[in-house]
Amino acid sequence: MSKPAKLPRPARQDNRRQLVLDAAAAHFRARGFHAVSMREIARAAGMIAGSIYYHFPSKEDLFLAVYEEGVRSISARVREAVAGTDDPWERLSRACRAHTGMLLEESDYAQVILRVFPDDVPAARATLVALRDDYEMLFRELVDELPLADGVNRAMVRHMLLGALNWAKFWYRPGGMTPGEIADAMVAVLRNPAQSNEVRTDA
Amino acid sequence: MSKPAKLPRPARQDNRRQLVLDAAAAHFRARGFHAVSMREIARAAGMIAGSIYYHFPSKEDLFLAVYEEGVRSISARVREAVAGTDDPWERLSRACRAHTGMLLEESDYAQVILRVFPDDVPAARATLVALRDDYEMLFRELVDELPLADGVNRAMVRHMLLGALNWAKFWYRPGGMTPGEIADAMVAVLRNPAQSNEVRTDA
DNA sequence: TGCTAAAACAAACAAACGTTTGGTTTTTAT
DNA sequence: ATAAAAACCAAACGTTTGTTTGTTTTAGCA
Repeated sequence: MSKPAKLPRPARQDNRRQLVLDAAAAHFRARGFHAVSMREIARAAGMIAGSIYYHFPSKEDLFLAVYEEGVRSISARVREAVAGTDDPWERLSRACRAHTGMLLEESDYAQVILRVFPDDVPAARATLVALRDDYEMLFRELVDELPLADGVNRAMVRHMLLGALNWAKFWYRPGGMTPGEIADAMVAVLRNPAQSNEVRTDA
Repeated sequence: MSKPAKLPRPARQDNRRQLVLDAAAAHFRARGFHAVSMREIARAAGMIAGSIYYHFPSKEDLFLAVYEEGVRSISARVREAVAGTDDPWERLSRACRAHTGMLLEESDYAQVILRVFPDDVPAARATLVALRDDYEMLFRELVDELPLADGVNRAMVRHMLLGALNWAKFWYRPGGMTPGEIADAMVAVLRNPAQSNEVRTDA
């Protein structure tokens, strides 16, 4: 008989892994990957730089963990938002509101996705791109469900919508339009003609 | 009488300031501000790191010079593009094609604007934001000229358009749609209704 | 209570960073 | 031809970087 395999002792309850992750998310979101040092993250978590390496093997791995949580959380939030209805436009609107809310206000983790480019983290590049692509697939499905005019390029509609929403981080200011209002406005422009000579008021 | 002010001797003709600037633009565009070192830029220009400081007092100043040239060049290109016509939609279309072409293909300098955030360069932050705002003012005027339906939020239209175009850098691939086609497609979505039940074929 | 592994600290590492200093070459105006 | 300034090189500066190593503290189970 082989010896009974030793079960690894469970993690302590006072361990600060989550604290490190939160601090990393906050810093990466605010200043990007390269501008943030391990020492800054450690200090924000009340630790010393070397201690982080007990939980994460490298700075890039730490970042990857943050990014993964970012995608996971925004993905979950959007799925939950669209669950309530079957109307295609309403589902898209809800998804956009959730998406924009997370990216502009609610989550440091999600905002990291907009702040850091995959090329900033060479070792994790492919993984980051794959994660983001996975998330965008959600919107691909939502746009595919829409009743659009024949010949409308749905990929283009998706790219336009996500681009417009993501870019809002550059002009969004707290106190002005809320993320939800911004999302609604963008969807409305997509849905309705903007050109005056094509506008018709139902008579 | 004061002595006649000495005229500063003009710059030599073989000086490599422009070479440094080009190398810096190429590197900053590809990898951002913090990931690029002065030594890399110098090597690409066939020099040594310290030599750059003869032409630029600091890394941030070098970057600022690149960014300024980026804004200047894309601004000039767009102005030249719209000069040929008075039709508001045509002017916007031409501006968008020029804008997108510069940002996706033509100019390393212009692409730096999309790659580096003002916060990455603290000492130049305010200047960078001002430069970008100045450039966007061009599009503000173009959108203001459009014959849009009453109640359409023109700032939102502008933000949506620029966001959609700028974001294209994340999915644009050479060999697919050209920058010009992308710009046309985005303007078309703005101009025409996407929703099927509002589409009318003239009978 | 005492043992063990988890989780942290303290300190150092080599490498890379932006920048400075001082000297050398090269062009240009006189 | 000469002097002066422009343009660069060579080498080092002090600091910061991500990471490693060895040691200490501490929580949880027997």
